[in-house]
Amino acid sequence: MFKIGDFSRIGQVSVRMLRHYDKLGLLKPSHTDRFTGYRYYTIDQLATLHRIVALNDLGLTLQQIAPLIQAGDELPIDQLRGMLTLRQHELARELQEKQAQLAGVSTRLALIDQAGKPLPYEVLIKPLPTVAVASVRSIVPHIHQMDHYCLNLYKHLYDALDRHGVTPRDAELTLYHADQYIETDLEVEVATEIDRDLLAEHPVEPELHFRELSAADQAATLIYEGPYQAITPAVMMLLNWIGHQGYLPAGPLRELHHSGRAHIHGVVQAAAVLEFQLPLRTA
Amino acid sequence: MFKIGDFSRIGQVSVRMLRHYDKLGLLKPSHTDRFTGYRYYTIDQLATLHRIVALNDLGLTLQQIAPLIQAGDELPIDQLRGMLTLRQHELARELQEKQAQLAGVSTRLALIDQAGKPLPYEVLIKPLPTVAVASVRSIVPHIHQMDHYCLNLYKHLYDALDRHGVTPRDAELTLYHADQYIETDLEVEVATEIDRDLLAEHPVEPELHFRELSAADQAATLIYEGPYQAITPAVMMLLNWIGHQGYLPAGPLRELHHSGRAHIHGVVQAAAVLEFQLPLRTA
DNA sequence: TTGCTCCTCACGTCACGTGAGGTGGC
DNA sequence: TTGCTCCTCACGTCACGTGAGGTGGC
Repeated sequence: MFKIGDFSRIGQVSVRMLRHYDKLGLLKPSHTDRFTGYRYYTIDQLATLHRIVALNDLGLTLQQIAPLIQAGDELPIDQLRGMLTLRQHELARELQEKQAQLAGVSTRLALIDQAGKPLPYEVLIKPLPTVAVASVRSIVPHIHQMDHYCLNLYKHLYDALDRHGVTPRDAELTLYHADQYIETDLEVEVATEIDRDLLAEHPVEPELHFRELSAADQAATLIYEGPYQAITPAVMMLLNWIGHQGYLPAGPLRELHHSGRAHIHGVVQAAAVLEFQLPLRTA
Repeated sequence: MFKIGDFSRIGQVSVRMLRHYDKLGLLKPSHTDRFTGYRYYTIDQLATLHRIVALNDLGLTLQQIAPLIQAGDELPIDQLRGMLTLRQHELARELQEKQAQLAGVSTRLALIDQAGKPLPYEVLIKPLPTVAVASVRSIVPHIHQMDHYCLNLYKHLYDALDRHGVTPRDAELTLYHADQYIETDLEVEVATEIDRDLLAEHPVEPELHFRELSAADQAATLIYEGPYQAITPAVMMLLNWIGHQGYLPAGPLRELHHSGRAHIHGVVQAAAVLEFQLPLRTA
């Protein structure tokens, strides 16, 4: 018979944990003194303790281990196999997550070293929901004309919606239909969120489309604050970042206008809060 | 100005967490109504929120993020780099740990499938402390003679210690000086723990040694319950296991006698609780 | 008035460590 | 009597989720 301190030393498990295992019913001392409450363990309980610690080291929780231990001498093989298989999948996922984090940290450090100064933007991976939008498109001959074209396109869009008696929601977004950074003949689509119900309808005007932007499991996103004229570095950084991480774009770049409508009364607002979103797939 | 619910939707962060960030001083709403307590956020706070979530996604804790955020517009680059480097090391360690767990789970599953029944033993990796021992050695011609030899060796050992006036501690252990499982010409060493102070002394009898067993960062250990005659499968399983995991032995196999002295009055005890310990190095 | 949103406070999670305050055996 | 070990109870960790119980604006 060992007192808790001795058993703790033999099994290399803290006294605190032995008491905890007792309370959870995982490992009751073979005898507890009724008057002093002292716990007494026998040496064959060492095998059980060892089993608990071994399973715990694999990352099983104590609640998972309990039924395996309490089943008696013979471990219930199917249950054990089930738990282990489950844990195997969990571990695979956890490993992936850690690896993604490590890639994120390394990319961050690399970009800081490259820039020699703190990065103004953070890239965040998140899922994108589907969005119902009304939109119009056009080809912009050169990137310098982008503002002008967008201004007209948004006017077009709002006028057309007005004629259809549709009230757009606040969320306004521009989509860049190009696989990479190009400066000429850019296809842009300007859009505004609308009620889902409208997706069933067909607008009369041929240039106006009601459509659904598809969801994405993963999109690289970045919040930009500043004038519309200076967005290029932010977009470059986003592309740079996904390259570093080994991702590839899986859809058009979206530019969300969080600070409200960008183009009012024929003038582009001076400063804005934008969110760039780029759906991703793994390379 | 956005109420907490709107800001929560825009930033894809739960209302609960926005309140938490407020309390921690990570992200105070730009205005809080004095009477209702309502929190109001402005759209430029989205960039800060985004930053918090991005850093958190890398696995930084909120306490680590706080100083980076509160430093104002410019992130303190050295501090950030420090945190990221720290996190990089942490992640490397965590990855290793998860990989070890995964290897452990996979080995377990493989061995179960191989045996077709629950495994009677658990292998546990743990560190080994140094131990001061008194010991005697011998070559055993064939494994079948092991018991007989050990019996004599222990008798030898205890008699010699007695002559030296040394009281051994309870812990008794046998060391097998062989790199792999062999059946003939085994070198065995039987030992018993002694007081550290005795290491400075030199026993008069040439066969008796006072020495220190070195510590090990990692040893594969296994608890065996049963008769001494049936230990072979347990030892085989231990060797099998370390092979599966890609470890190599880094010292003699130790057999600890937890259930007290194995050899009393010239008779080997019928049943015992043993712990096998095999120091490891990575292949 | 009815939903809806907002508020604060507080418990639960999980495997521990670390006290405080008190008792029994040498 | 003095250390030593043991006991119970309970707080703290960390980033959340999920209530309970109550209030303000349309």
